[in-house]
Amino acid sequence: MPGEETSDPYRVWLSEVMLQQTTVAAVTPRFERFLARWPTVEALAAAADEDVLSEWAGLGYYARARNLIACAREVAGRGGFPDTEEELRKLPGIGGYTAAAIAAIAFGRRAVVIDTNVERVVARLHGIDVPIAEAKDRIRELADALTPQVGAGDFAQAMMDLGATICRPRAPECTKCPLSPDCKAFASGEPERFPAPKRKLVRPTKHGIAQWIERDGCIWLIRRPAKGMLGGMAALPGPEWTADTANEGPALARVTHVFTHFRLELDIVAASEPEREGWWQALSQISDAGLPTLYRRAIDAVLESRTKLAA
DNA sequence: GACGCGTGGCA
DNA sequence: TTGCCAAGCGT
Repeated sequence: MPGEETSDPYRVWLSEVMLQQTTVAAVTPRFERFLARWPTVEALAAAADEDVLSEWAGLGYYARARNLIACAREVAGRGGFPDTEEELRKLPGIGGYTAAAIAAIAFGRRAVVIDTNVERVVARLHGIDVPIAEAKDRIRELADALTPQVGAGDFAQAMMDLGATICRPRAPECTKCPLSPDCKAFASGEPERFPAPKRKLVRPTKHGIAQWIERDGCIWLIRRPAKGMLGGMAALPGPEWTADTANEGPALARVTHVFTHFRLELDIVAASEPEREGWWQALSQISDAGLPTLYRRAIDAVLESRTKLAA
C-alpha cells in the first residue's frame, strides 16, 4: 500500500492492480479484505472465479479482476512472481506502469515508474504544455533521467505522493513544493496550464431494462457474459442496453448510472418467470451477491420505493 | 493512438 | 448538477 514498507511481491502486485485508476481511499479497506481472504498468491490461484469477482464487486474495471485470477494462476504455476520488469510485463493485467512498480518496489530493481502523477510532475517541471499523449516519449526520457540508480521504488512513491498532494491537477500548492525553484510551470505563473488538458469526452445516454423476478423473498440473478461491460459479474436479467428509449411501460424504479463512456438510464420492471440460467438470491442476503454498483443501486431503489409505499 | 472499461469524491 | 479526476490495461 502507499507508504507501506513491504517487499512481498504478492502484496505489491495486489495493491498496484487495485490502485489502477482507483483512489487509495476506495482501495484500502478492500485490499485488507482481499488479503485476509487470500493471504498468498497460491490461495488466490486456487479460488473460484465467482468468489474473486464477488470480492471485487464495487471496485470497477472488472477486467482487472479477471486478469488478476489469470495472473495469480500463472504465477502460482511457475512458483512465484518473476523479478524483472520485462517478465512481469508479460503477465495478464500487468502493463508498463505496474511492471515497473513491482520491479522497483518489491524487487529493488531500477525501473522508471510512470503514472499520471509522474507525467504531470515531469510535464510541469519541464514546461511541457502539449497534451500528455503527444509527449509520452519525451516524458519517459525526462523521468528516466530523474530516476536514481538505487531506491527507484522509494523515488517513484515520492513522485506519486508529490503529484497526489502538492502537484495536483488543479490548484497545485507550489509554495510547498521542493521542485518549484527548478519548475518551468511555476516560473510561468500559471502552473495549472501544464500539461494541456485531454480532449473532453462526449457521454451519450443509453437506456436499459432490468427484470425484477421475485419469489419467496428471493430475486433471480444471472451472470453476465465474461467479456464486455461488467463482464462475468452478477446482475439482474434483461436485454442489452441501447441508444434508444427502451421502456415506456410502468417501472418499479429507475436509476441513472454514469459509466466511463456513457450514461445509463435503467428501468427495473416486474417479470414473472426466469428465462435464462441464473439463481435465486435471498433479498436479505443481497449484499453477499457480489453485485456491481449499478445493480446494487437498482435493487436498493426498488426496495426503497417499496418501503415508502408501505409507510 | 484511440477507444472501451466503473466508481466515488469533489469543486 | 455536471464535469473532472484517480498509483492503467488490453485491443
